[in-house]
Amino acid sequence: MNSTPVAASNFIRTIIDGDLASGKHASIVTRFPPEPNGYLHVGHAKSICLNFGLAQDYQGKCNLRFDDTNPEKESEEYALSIQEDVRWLGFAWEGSVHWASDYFDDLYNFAVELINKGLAYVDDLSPEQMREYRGTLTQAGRNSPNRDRAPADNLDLFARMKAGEFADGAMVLRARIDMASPNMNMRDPAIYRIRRAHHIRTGDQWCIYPMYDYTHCISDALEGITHSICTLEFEDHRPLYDWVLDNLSITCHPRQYEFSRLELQYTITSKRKLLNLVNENKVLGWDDPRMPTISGMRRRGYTPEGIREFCRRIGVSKSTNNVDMAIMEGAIREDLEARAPRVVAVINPLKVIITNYEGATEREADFHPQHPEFGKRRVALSSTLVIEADDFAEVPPAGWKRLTLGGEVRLRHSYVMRCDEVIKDADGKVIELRCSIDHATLGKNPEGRKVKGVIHFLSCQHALPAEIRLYDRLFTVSEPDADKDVNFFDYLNPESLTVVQGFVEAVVQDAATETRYQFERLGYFCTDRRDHQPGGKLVFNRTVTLKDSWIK
RNA sequence: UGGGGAGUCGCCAAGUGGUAAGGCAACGGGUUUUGAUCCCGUCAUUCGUAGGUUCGAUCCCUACCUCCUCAGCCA
Repeated sequence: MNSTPVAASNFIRTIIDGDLASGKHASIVTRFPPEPNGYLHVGHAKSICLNFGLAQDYQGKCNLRFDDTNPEKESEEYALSIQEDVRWLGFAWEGSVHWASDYFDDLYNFAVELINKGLAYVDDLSPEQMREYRGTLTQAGRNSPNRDRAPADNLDLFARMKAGEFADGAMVLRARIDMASPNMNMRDPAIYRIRRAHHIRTGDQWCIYPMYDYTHCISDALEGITHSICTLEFEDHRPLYDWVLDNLSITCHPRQYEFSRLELQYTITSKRKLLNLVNENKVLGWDDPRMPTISGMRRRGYTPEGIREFCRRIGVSKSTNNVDMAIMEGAIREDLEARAPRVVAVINPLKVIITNYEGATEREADFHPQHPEFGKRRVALSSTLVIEADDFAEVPPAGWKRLTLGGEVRLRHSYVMRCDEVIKDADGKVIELRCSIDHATLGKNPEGRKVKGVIHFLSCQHALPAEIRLYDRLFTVSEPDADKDVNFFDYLNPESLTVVQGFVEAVVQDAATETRYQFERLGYFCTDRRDHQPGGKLVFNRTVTLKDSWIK
């Protein structure tokens, strides 16, 4: 994007402006804190653009920190994919990657500090009992019988938890806050549990793992984060975030701010549900081009610039938002429009014989109408062509500008052509057209008449076969997971993928993987990262169609 | 019916006491050998509702309505 639009004002920037102006902070430090338990999706892209974008705009820093406190769900594969996605999106984190597990020792020591202060205790209530003791939304909870255990005893028990003396789930360490708090998160939340699971970083070194609420704030503080930005569902965790830091000997106390998470129409942005789609083989993997994952969007042909522009356009606020897919498509098109070379492909071929081909000549055509520097190529022509079947109609609807029997049309970058005869098979299906060209129309308009339609074509003997994958929305309804009583699988769009064997211009033969083109009049396409073979099997993914003001 | 949030154009989203930015979409018109792009124009007397304060309110006050969110030893 050549225009560098000023970042839109939002409440977080307003807060930062204030903090900088008042001298509360000399510069800012943010962080992007994913759990390596799945692939990143478009919602994470929003968070990434926000956190890294803020650091960039304010000349601050942004850390990448993995929240790896639940070894049962985390894997190296996820951690690797997340780093790749962040980099691909165009961001660089400050220094090396951080991991919450880097702080396991500190976290343990801080827990000891809490115990010594009488602010944490070991509890062996069963999960069921704990739930009972917790009370309900309208009813205060009750104190656990273990709540007043002496610090010395808690210390001993906690050390033995760490030493592996107790079974998984036998007991937890709890923060001692207030069982009657109207905020459920403050009713003595568990901050450590016993879980013998192999951790991707610390292996089998630990059998106790700290919980998110306890870990996150301390990790932020240890990294000197100034603005800890997360989504709205953590709003009522903020008192706990502050409670932990207020009661520990840490001088740094980052402030947490929450923004509303992104909802994109006709798709889902829940890691768990995306995992379901993958596990149940509803899609071909995390990077299936229909997935709203960063790797899926990448494979489909979305560009980092386009996704970033999308994030800029949707803004950041606290109100619930359900973003129209058109905003994403608009941002992607804008980027691709400027940078994708034009080429011709035919996805639904109809044979055309030019009966008066004798003497016809070829022309060259620019790869981009606004960018002559993209170069040009020869447009192959011969007496046997394929055009898009959709560009011919025996009985044209009102307003039709394309080919019809007896009508004329401009062959893109070539002659004006008239259809003289329609050939059909036994079923009455049009299988071939006999046409003639006006030899006086190469590079100029015909005299005495206007030809309004332009269609694309390929010369049969020059075109290359290609597999073209046409993608449509993954779901049939705009909010597939809105109804809790209906499985979102029920709304899967059976036509979300259509694979077609079509033809492309020969110039595209050696295109590398992830090469983007505009197939004129059809849309933007990208060679598939996995299956496309330069010089061999050509595989294109349709990224997005062109805007189409022709109402069918 | 407890706590915490949110309600400004079809979708996002600024503005927060001085008389409603912008983007996307849509709709007109122009250019065009892509029904694309590009260009020009139109698109909230109104800011969830009802009262109140004020010379003046989307912005302050009161009440109400609607939606989201919290009872994992997940994050």
